Formats: sequence, structure tokens, C-alpha cells
Amino acid sequence: MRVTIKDIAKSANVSTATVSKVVNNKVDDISKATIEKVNKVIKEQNYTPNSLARSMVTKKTKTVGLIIPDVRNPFFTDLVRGAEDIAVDRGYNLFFCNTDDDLSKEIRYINTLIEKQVDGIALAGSANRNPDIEKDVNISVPLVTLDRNVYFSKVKGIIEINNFKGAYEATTHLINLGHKDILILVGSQDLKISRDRLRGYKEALKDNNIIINESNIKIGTYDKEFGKKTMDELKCNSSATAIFCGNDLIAIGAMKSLKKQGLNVPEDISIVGFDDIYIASLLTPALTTVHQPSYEIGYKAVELLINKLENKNNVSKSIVIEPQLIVRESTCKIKDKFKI
Amino acid sequence: MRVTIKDIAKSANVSTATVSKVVNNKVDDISKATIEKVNKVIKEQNYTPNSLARSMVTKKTKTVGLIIPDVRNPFFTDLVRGAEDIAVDRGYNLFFCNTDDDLSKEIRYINTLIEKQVDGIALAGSANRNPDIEKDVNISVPLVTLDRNVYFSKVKGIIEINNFKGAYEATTHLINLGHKDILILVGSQDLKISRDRLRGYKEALKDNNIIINESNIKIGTYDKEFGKKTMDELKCNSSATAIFCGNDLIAIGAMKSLKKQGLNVPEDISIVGFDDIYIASLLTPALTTVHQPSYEIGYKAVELLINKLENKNNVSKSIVIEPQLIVRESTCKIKDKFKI
DNA sequence: ATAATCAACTTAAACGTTTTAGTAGCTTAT
DNA sequence: ATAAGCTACTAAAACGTTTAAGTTGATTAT
Repeated sequence: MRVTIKDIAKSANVSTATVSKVVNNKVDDISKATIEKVNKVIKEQNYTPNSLARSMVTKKTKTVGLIIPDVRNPFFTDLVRGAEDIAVDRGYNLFFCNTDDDLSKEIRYINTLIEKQVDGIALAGSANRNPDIEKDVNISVPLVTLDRNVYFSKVKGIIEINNFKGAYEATTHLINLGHKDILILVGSQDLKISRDRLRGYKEALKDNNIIINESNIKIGTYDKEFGKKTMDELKCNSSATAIFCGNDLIAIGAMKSLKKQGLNVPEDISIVGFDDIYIASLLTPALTTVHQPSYEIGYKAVELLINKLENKNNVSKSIVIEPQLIVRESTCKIKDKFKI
Repeated sequence: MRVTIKDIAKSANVSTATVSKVVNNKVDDISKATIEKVNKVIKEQNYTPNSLARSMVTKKTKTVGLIIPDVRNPFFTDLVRGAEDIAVDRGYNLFFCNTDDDLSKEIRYINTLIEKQVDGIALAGSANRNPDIEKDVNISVPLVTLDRNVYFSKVKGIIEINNFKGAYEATTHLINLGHKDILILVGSQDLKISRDRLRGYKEALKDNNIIINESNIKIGTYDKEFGKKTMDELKCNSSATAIFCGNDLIAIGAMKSLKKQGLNVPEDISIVGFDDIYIASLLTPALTTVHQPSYEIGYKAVELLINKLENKNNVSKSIVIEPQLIVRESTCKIKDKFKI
């Protein structure tokens, strides 16, 4: 049997109320002698409070859920660290959930979190959304979304980066290097980030009077498998001289395929990624990419959530973070023979 | 106000006991009509059980804690996925904690987990252990360790890989390629994995009649910074023709430094890593390394833990997994000019 | 006709806390 | 001498479940 507050009360010859006050440092009311006596017994008997029982009465668990689609993507693990750091800082714990980009898993997790009475949820949604199903999910706690949008009705805050701008700058960078025939490999259009990145790409082309070639647009998943598979299939069937990838993992997959095909990056084909995960700078060639402050995104999202929970005034509803193009070695001027 | 079992009971004109039985499918006792009636009200009012209250009486939370030292290391994120998969499969949830290799954070997490009444803990300890402090930590739930050892007294099970063998084979591979002057960059000797890897290295040298050069042994941390810093400092001061790295991140850092120094891997210097994280095969050159089944390690550890919790008989106390050397491009025969 | 069995419930205690309102006994003010 | 005001406590309800034990009314057995 675990030792409870009653055991302590009995041993110390006080009431449970007194013990509770000592444990929670609400001791205006308690004499020094009693505090010491109680603390001594607590130590002797190795008492640890049962936070379930506490939460039952306080109606707070000091716990928030964090749901992300892919732990294996360094973008999200950095985000997790940011989220964790601010949570601990503010006296909260994180219930961490990984959905593997599966909406049904996401919904199952949300329900579990709510049953476990988390105070709030920070959610980076899985890739394939379904408004019909999502509308049915009853979210009874404050929710902030980060990175990825959802259709749940109870959203209290949104952290996102300016994906349009990131994609526009990445594409413009390629255009400035002389590229006109540019592939884009981007994720599910259920996601606003994907739509924004595609829009940025299109807008950049348009602003430079380049006609958009619909067959240059490839929609898939945000993993290296998509990048590899797409480039494997394309082979000689594309005249593209550059690729804009929806994230770095896609870029890594594409590079792997190109290498196997004997094509050199960037001499034969330029590649830009998105995210700037730490591997990006370690690759050969080092990847040109759009930097996102992933740690900060996680940090700010959970900070916003906790502020909402604690009713801090002046809490903004939405935060937009600006991305930044990092030029490395995977992009270069188009070769003469390709010039039109 | 959240809707509770009492609300449902009242609306359905039954007792809370009946509702509870319906919710938990213990319906031998309940008529079909009642079941339907109750379920209808539950749906109408969007009732979700409060698992805190449930856990109060059942004394089970169906939750286990998983503590790892470094989310950014793909080895551990894969491990997390394995742990998560089996946990969900068995009807458990994972409380995920990242210690950033900080023992005090680890201990804080353990205490929080216990306060939150997790049923058990799976722990990959942080790198720097301290028996004096650890002995004082009162762990009142079953604990299994994975990958890394700890001094806590309550350990119920251990999952580890045969680190000695992995290191022995990696070193032997280098020796077979003609290398005699081999650096080792390995983690804190507080960890059994580090001691075993160093032992494997030494034993391999000994078995091949190569004298151990103590200045070739570098002890540090399991991250790329250690690899980079060590090789930066060493520069021309080492005659080594090969490096055995305690893990892949160290190897990545070392490769980065060598590249900056203008040294080619493997022509000028061969490198072997440990873990076989997914980046290993993406690097140029692709990294020769010792494969660990990280997903499986996480999976087996949590499986063992849950089996302990549920008192399955025939539960083994300890599982040892065999590693496997994967030869890629970062190692090659020693150049003639180096031959002694 | 009565006892025994059974189906379908209900009652109420228990889990381990927190917290509001109350109280006992002292000290001080008038 | 009494009221008022402190100080340092305690009593007990409440949080939302589960579950062992009990109850009721109908059916069956003797």
C-alpha cells in the first residue's frame, strides 16, 4: 500500500487538512513546529502526493497534450523540445502523441487526452484532413494548432509560419539562377501549409512571366519516400532543371534518386528544400532550404496555450512567424546548354 | 460543467452503477433495452468518462512513462515509435519524457511520473550517472531499463544490445582493412554501453596483437558536437588512419570536421559509426556502422514492462539483442603510404 | 402455498486529495 | 468582566468513478 495523506496525518497527529497545507506550502495558518513535524514524517515515510486525487478536486491536471504527425522528422522533434521546455518551465507536463500522419490515430489520441483530463491540447494535425469526421469530434478543452491546420471548431489559437512567402522566395531564388522549368514536390492539399507553399511557387512563376506547367506539380507525402519515388518514376521524362521540395525529407529522397540516376546536384539539377532540419547542412551537397524555427514554433504554441489556460490578458489568438531562405550548395546557375 | 456519469444516470433514469457497467461493457447484468437507452443518452450528451476518477478506484492508470535522453537522436525517436506502438496495442498510453542527458531532469521526471501514478516506467538513463543520488530516489513502480543502465534498485527488467560484440566487430573490420592506428570516440564511462564498446575495441586490438595507445581513446558525449570538436582539436596531431565512433552522431560530427580539414573519407581516413540511424545511409560517403534495431528495442522494453505489470508468467527479466555490422562507403583498405 | 432461484437493477462506500467553514483557546481592548 | 480578535488548527463535503453487497419482483420448483 502506498502511503497517503491520511497516514501522514495520523503519524503526525494532525488532520489531513494540515498535511495538505504543508505539502502545498499554504502555511500562513500553520505553526513552524507543526510544519517541521509534518515534513519530518513525510520524509520518513517517503510520501508522494497522488496527483490524480488532487486533480479530482482542483479540476486541473497541469498537463497538456502535444500531438504531432511524425517523430522521425527532425522538424517535429525540435518542435517537441521547444514545447517541452516551456511546459516544464511553467509547471506543466506534456503528454506526447505521435500520429504517423493518420487522422484516425489523431482522433483517438484527442479522445484519450480528454479522458485523461489534460488542461489543453497543442495539435499539429496529420496530413489528410476530413471535415466530415472532424466536425463530429467533441473537443472540450482549449486547443491551439501549430504548423498544420484542422477543421475542429474549438481552436483557440494558431501558430504558423508564412509558408507562402517561404515558397515564393525559394522559387524566386531558382528563377534568379536562370531556371524556368521547375518541378514542385509538395504534400497533401488538405493542408493549408501545402496549399500556401504551392501558391507561393505559382505566384513566383507568374510574377516572372513563366507559364505554369501543371505536370510539374506533384502532390504527395512529406517524407523521403515520396521524393525518391517521384524522381525514380520521372527519370528522363522531365526536362526540369530545378526542384522545389515541400520539405527537406522530400528533398533528401529526391537527391538519393538523382544520385542513383547519375545526375549531379546542383550541376545537372538544382534542389531547394523546406524546414532546414539539421541534416540539411550535413548532406553533400549541403541543401539550400527555407529555414523554419521549429524549436520556437513548439515553444510559442505551448506558451500561447498555457497563457490561454491561465487567462492571461492580452493573449493573442494567432502568431505568424517569418521563414528565411538559406542558400547552400544544392542550387546553382542553370547550365548554358539548358538555357532557352 | 463537464457532463458526468451522474448526469447520464439521471437522464436515463438509472443508477450510476448501471451507467458505469454499460460504459465498461460489463453488461451480463443489464437488459438490452437499458443498454440502448443509456448509450443513447451518452451519445446525446457527449459524455466521456473521467479517467482520473476511474484510476482512483481501480488503482491503475493504464499509462507508462518512457524516459529517453535525446529526442534529436534518430536512434531514440525510432525507439519511441516502437514503444508507442506496443503501448497503444496493449491499451496503454505513453507519457513521454526527454531529459537532454541531464540526470536531475531525469529524476524530476521520475518523480512526476510517480505522482501521476503511472503503472510503470521504461527508462533509458541520461549519460552521467551518480549512484549516490540515484540510491535516494524512491521508485515505487516497476521499472525496466533500455539501452542504458542505471543504479536504481527497483529495476525489474533490462533490454540491451550486445555492445561488446558490436564494437569488437567494428574494430575488427577496420583491422582487417589494414588499420592499426585506430581512434575511438566514445561516450561517458558511467554508462555500461560505453564501457562495453570501449572493451570491444580494446579486445579486438589485443586479439590482433596491436598495442593499445591510450591517447587514441577519447571520452565525450554522444552527439555530433563531440565528434566535430575532437577532430578539430586533433588535426595533424594524430597519425590515426581510422576512427571508431561510439555512435553515428559522433561519426557525423567527425566527418564534418575532416571535410573542413580537407581530408577525404575513406581514402585518407576510415570511419565506423554505431546505431545505424537512417541518415547514416544518406551521407556522402554512406556510413559504415553497427546496426541496432532501435524500433525493436523500444517495442520489447515496453512489452516486457507491460507483461510485468500484468503478471504474465514466464516473463523474462532481461533481453539481449545482437547488433550487426553494416559495411558501406566510409571504410576502405589502408593506403600504401600508411602501411607500416 | 411457500421456498428457492433468477434477472435486473440500486445503494453506498471507497479511492486520496483540497478547501470552506467552523471552533477552541488564548490575548488584548474596553 | 466581557467582547472582540487572533492563532492554529479540524471537520467534512466534494471531485467522478467502480464495485461488493443488497433489493425487488417475477418465475420456477416442491
